[in-house]
Amino acid sequence: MITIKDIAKLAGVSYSTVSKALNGDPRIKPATRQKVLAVAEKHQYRKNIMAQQLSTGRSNIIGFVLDELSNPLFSNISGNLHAELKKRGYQMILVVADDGVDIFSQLRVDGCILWDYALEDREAFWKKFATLNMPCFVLGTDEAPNSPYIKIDRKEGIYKAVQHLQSLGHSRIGFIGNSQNIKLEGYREALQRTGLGLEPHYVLPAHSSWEDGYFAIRNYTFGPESPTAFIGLNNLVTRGALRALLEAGYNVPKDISLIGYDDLPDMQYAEVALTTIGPPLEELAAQAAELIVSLIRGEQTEYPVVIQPQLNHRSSTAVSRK
Amino acid sequence: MITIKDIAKLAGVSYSTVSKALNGDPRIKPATRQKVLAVAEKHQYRKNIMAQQLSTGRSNIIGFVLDELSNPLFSNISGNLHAELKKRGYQMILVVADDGVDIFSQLRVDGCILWDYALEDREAFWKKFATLNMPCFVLGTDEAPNSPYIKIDRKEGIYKAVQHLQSLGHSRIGFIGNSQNIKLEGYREALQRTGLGLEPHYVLPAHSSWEDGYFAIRNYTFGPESPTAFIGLNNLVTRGALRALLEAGYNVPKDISLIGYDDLPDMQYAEVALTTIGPPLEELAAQAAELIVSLIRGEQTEYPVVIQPQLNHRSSTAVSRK
DNA sequence: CTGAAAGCGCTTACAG
DNA sequence: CTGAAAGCGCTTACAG
Repeated sequence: MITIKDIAKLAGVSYSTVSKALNGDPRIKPATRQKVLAVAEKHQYRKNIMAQQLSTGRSNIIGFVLDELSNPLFSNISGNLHAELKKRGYQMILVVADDGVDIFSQLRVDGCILWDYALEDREAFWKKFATLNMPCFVLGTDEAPNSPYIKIDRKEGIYKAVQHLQSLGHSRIGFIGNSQNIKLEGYREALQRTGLGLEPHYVLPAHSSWEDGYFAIRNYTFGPESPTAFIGLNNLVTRGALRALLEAGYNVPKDISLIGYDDLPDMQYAEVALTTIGPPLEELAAQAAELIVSLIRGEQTEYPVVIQPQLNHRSSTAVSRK
Repeated sequence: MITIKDIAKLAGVSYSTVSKALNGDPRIKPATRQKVLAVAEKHQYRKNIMAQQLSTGRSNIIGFVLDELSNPLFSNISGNLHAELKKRGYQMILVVADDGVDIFSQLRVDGCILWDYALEDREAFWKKFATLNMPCFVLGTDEAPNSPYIKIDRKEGIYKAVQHLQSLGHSRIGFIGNSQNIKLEGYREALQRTGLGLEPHYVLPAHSSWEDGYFAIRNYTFGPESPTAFIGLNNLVTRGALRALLEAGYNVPKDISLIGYDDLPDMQYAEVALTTIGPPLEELAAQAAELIVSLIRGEQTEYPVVIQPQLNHRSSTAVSRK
């Protein structure tokens, strides 16, 4: 690999001059800089970021950590975040899963953003997180022990969904998915706030995948007291549930209304374009980029930053039959 | 951040001893090592990989570059690759898009794998690639100028798909998607090899997204001479096409058979479980991990490594009506 | 306007 | 068995 010293020799200057020229130090005479730049260009010199970061502590790289890529939500957020960071002069590298905290405690990037992934052991996570001696925050968590974070107000989101269904005349509203406590709590609170009743069988068990949603409906026994509308835990669960409903012969939305959580492009391409509730994803990414950059700059930041989910009305919700 | 020197001071030894102890150098007395390890553990010492790589040239990190995350194919490959690399003692970091070559010419990871993404300018890519002074290769390309690569034999894959359809009695076989020359060529060659006819209108234009596939069918005028079977360019295009076919009132596979390219989990959850052709994704990842590790070790490697796509028979293909 | 020198946090021959 | 020293490729006060 060609280094700054090679360039120095070739350009006939000292290597500290090369460094300055390369970094646009105004003290270097334009002619000298031109020469250095020309030589560097000609030999395809590339700065060694590792060395730069060792020397200055800056790499202009931000790490993003998530636990899985299989949900389109994450690809979407990654893509948006990447674009937003680029605008601000940073490159983004992505790391999957629990390595995340580990790798970035060793690979000293300028800052890192962690998606609030499902954890068996939150305690352990926050402990590790605390040792991450760099600007960082958790994206999408509901709270964080004395550190900045971005909160998605999922409860309020679910409430909006319930409200929407109520306004359409639904009084028996079910929820598909029991793997995220916050959403479940949001659902329960929303029913209370709207004065709607909650029966135990309104909550169908489902974890997070398409199949989970599909089988949640398949395994559910419909009766006269069953919900006339459902809210799905996430995009995948919702689409699985939709498929099962259609296969069972229900018309969505005439027989049953359905709202999905997280507004991803594929929600509108479902068999029935899905009404969704979810955080505006571009805004989420922009806020995340903004926050991490502020933290890196050492600016005072107010936290949590709260993102409000929005209702996107499409074709899977309609006036209740009865 | 706590460094090796801090540990040295706390443990009462020199910092070179700390380094050796941490790296399991057998020359260090067990008692000394224990002490050092204990202090390091207590203070949550984390090695600075940047410094290590500068000194030794090794980071145990491998970069993976792709151009988009929006196709589930890439999440799948990333996930598998991550797992395979982990088995071999490496961490993986992911980078999106054209930055890829750039970032890794500056961030000196031990090696990098580049997905063969769609490029306007292949020339420029290979030129940049050549300056990437580290073990690296392109995954899924059809050829590479004097460098190792992994080829997916897409033409042979398409041939298998055509053969399968022919064996079901289809003689008019269409192709949805015109954005990947190799697949299109594979399609044409397959029709020749099987002695089937090709009409210009058998190829429906579509780029790569769900919508592309959907509108390809929507905009197509069916007639008595239309194909009785289609092969879709990729998973998204195929699913979009399937939706459009169903909406148009066709029964898949009774009226029209459909084969999709790339065997991803969601293909079987389509409205009709899709017969697919595609590379075995776990094998692909395993081979990729194996190759990059060999290259890093400087072992002699045979290339290209060729992956053969496989046909996965499900419910979207059936005997032709006529 | 340019250069010599110290330093970032490690590793590793080389002495002892 | 341990330590002092040089070096990896940069940057940056400090001299000149």
